[in-house]
Amino acid sequence: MKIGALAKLTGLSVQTIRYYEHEGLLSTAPRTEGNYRFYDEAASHDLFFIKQCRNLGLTLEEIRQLIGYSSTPNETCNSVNMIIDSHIQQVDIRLAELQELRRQLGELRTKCDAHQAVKDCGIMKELLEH
Amino acid sequence: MKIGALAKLTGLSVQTIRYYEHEGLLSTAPRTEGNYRFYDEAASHDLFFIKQCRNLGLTLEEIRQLIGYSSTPNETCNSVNMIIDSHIQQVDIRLAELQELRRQLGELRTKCDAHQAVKDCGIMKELLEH
DNA sequence: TATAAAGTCTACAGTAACTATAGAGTCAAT
DNA sequence: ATTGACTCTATAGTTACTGTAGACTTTATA
Repeated sequence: MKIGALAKLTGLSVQTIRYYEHEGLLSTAPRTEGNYRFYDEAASHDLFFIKQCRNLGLTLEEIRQLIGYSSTPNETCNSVNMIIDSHIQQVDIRLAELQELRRQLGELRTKCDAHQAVKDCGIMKELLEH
Repeated sequence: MKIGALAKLTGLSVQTIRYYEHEGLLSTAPRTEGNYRFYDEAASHDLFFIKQCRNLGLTLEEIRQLIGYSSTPNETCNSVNMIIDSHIQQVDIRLAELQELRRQLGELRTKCDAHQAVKDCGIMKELLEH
């Protein structure tokens, strides 16, 4: 199939597929006479894998590594587990940051009810302090 | 004071201060004979305001708007409140996304204990499915 | 068969908010 | 006079794409 069909099949955009090839996540597709990329089913499996990983928030670099490991199927999967563990850690850190942020924003929000002049706005006053 | 001193005072980097000026968040500083930017205390207040907002996760565009409102101190502060409200909404959305992500990652993590070969790794298997 | 429309190609610019670098100029101290 | 620290501008790089321009190929229609 051509790139447009593959895009429709996987739910990715044509540009994104080309981008993944350019970044080495997807192996370079063979070309037709007219220089169009031509794909088989394996390509769609690869793309679904990448998409799955992206949905979990993995970076392209982490995905590149996972793909690397999958090419040595008899090695131990320690590295795979480590990637997931460190990714979970990052998510936890980000979650904690966001929760603290949310708390501060909620507190800030109580400082004004939007019926003031800007110069009397409790939110602006709070932001101008330090 | 010169830009290095201002940087130390505010805890921002020299480049960041120049960047904020370039982006119109900080008014253009007067220059010395030798073409060095020269700042007074007001500049540091402005930077602390920006820093405070950045710490709350506001974008530079949102901060630009807040600065705009502060120049019309007698208008109502509705817009200020709206910026904060919509920012809070975005944070809540992101939080929900991250929590769902965390749940999925936790579940994925249970599929392997890192003592397998890559080809038997429950995590890899899970990622390869769709 | 001619032409129009749709699909594809490469290469490059833009996004957010900086950070890093190169190469040149300024200033203070030795 | 020279060293070192500081500053200047301009430009590239970061992440993971998205959008665009201009040219080429293929498919569908008249």
